[in-house]
Amino acid sequence: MRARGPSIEDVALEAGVSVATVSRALRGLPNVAEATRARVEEVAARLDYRADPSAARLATGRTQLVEIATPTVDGWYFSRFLAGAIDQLMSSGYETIARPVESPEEREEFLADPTQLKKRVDGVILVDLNIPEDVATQLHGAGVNTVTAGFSTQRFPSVLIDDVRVGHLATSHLIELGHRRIGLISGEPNHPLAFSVPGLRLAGYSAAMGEHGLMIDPLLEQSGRFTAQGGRIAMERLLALPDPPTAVFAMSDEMAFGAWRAINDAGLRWPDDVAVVGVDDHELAEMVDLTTVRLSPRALGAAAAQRLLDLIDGESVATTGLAARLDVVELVPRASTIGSG
Amino acid sequence: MRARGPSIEDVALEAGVSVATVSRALRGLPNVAEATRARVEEVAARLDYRADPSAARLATGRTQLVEIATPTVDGWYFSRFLAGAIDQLMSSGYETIARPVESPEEREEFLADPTQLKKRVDGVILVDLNIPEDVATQLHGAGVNTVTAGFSTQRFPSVLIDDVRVGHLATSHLIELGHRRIGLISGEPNHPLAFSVPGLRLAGYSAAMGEHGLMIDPLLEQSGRFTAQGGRIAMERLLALPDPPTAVFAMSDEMAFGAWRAINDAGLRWPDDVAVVGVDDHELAEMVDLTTVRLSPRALGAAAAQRLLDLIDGESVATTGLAARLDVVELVPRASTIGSG
DNA sequence: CGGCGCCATGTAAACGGTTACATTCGCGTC
DNA sequence: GACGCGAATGTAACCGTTTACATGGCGCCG
Repeated sequence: MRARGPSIEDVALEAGVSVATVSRALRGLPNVAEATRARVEEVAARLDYRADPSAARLATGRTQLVEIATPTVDGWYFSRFLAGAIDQLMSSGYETIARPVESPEEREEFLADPTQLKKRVDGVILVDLNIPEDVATQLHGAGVNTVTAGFSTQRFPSVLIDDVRVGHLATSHLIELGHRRIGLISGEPNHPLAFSVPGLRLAGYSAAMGEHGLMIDPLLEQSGRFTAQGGRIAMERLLALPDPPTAVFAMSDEMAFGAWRAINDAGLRWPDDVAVVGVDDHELAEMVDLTTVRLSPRALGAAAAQRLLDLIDGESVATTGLAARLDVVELVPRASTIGSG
Repeated sequence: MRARGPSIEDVALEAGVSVATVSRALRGLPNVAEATRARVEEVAARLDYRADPSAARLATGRTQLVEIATPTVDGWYFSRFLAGAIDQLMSSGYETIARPVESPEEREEFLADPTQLKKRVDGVILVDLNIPEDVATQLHGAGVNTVTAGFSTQRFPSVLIDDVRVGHLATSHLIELGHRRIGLISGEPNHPLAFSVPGLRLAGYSAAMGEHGLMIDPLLEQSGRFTAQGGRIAMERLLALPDPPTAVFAMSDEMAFGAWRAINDAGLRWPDDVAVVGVDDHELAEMVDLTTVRLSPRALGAAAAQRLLDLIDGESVATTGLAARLDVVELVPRASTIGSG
């Protein structure tokens, strides 16, 4: 291997001061004469000196590292959440460790050791992991700075999308257009990670239906597993019903794409034969003129990151409030429901 | 804050041995009596002791951290690359820092300080960043373990998709179907990061055309900026040509979706009016029956990670070879070129 | 039976910073 | 002119590991 770079001592020697002064000067601490600071900075620059982060970490106990755990790293939603969070964290000088947690086992493994976690990173963002309250208590007890996204606990700040509103928005849009028999393409009913999104959107759907005195036919709910292929199959089932729906609320755009395909295969067209509304505002939604409820996972990620930064800076939860419900959902009407006219 | 956890000294005291023995026992080093090891492990478990990674890093100079720099973190391709790489790295006990590098400025900033980089992480994977050779030399000089993906340098191992073959595969497929006038929806001609993918795929296209004695009409190349919207506009332009192509090679599926939209808007259909082949095998390609050249960014990411691990373990580049061209590209014929029969 | 070597363990010096506390110096005040 | 105080700097302990080197004990070989 190669020789290590210059140490703080080299700088101190060269600048004719003590290491303490170098440390103070370079970090912008007060009580350093301007002349001294300038000289130290000059020397540091000349020697191309940088503080070794590992040493700084050991001394201060802060890592400048944050870990973000998401069910996957390459999903449409999660990758955008990550992007937003990383942006925010980087601008505050933190690096981000991406940590996929795909199964309950991985989740246990990840959370099994809060003490270690606390030593590894300055904070953690848990996205759609729905941890039980007692695990949250453990984390809290170990002093791990934590923010949750997509679900909430009683101990940590959280950022949430108002998923009930998502369901309500989509459904009442369809109702207002005159639809009475509205199908539902939902998520895995018993997903291993049991994330709460499907349930909440379903609640919004039910509420909207109830408000208009419409009955909910359990036959009209089909799981699409949040994939295009799943959405396609779900739609095929709905269309095969003796009394098929005239409109469908798909809980994600990807599933709505599958629905689109099934509708086409059946020789039908939207919105006339079946109207469809999705969720996300996927880049490709516009290509098929899919009405959708736009989410902003990037904004959510950025908000989660900001709350974590506040937490790390010692902002008490009391001042920031526990759960922040972001008002970023918005209906984007397109031809899949309102026709092209 | 809370009290720190137990230190190695606490364990040593409790187990009645020295810290050195504890360290050796817990890390599975040789020359520790089995009885001693067992006792130390028991005590460590009882006290819930874990070595502080920061301290270990300082002492060993290894961080168990890898950084992956990609143009974005939420693109279809890059997020999957990341997922594959993270998987691989995790199974070897490394954590992964995700680092978006969206502009040349950010690239400079990221690479400006190889010394610091070397201290921060054990290795780096650069994806589609096309760094100049002299920067590579600097990195190499600083001793930063580096693997490049999607481009190559003279100093570091790289993993590559055979993008010439991608272009060739797509184009000759179209030629074999009888097409003679083949359009091209390519990437940004002068992308700020100047990544090499478009050029290589273009080369494959040109080669295939040449092999069959077909002329290349520069009017038939339009940039689609690798977005659906861009692909749509590009296709509109192609269709507006006095002598429009009978087939189009789009360099990504997302652009092909846009092309699909433009074709529909023009009242045409694929494959009869215009055949289209894309690249990626996006999840949604199947939904529109898009013929495509399947890539496996996950596999590429995993391969890159493995090469980096080899590098970190001191495997010499000589034994592994410099550039690995992964043979993962594969034509997936669907109805957008071959009809439904 | 003495010496040699090897195995298990201990001692203590790194690793490269941060920071509590001590020290020095200059200056204004009474 | 002595005193006190604050600003600038230095000294050295500390953060929690790893690891080179020293030590001691025991078995084996000649």
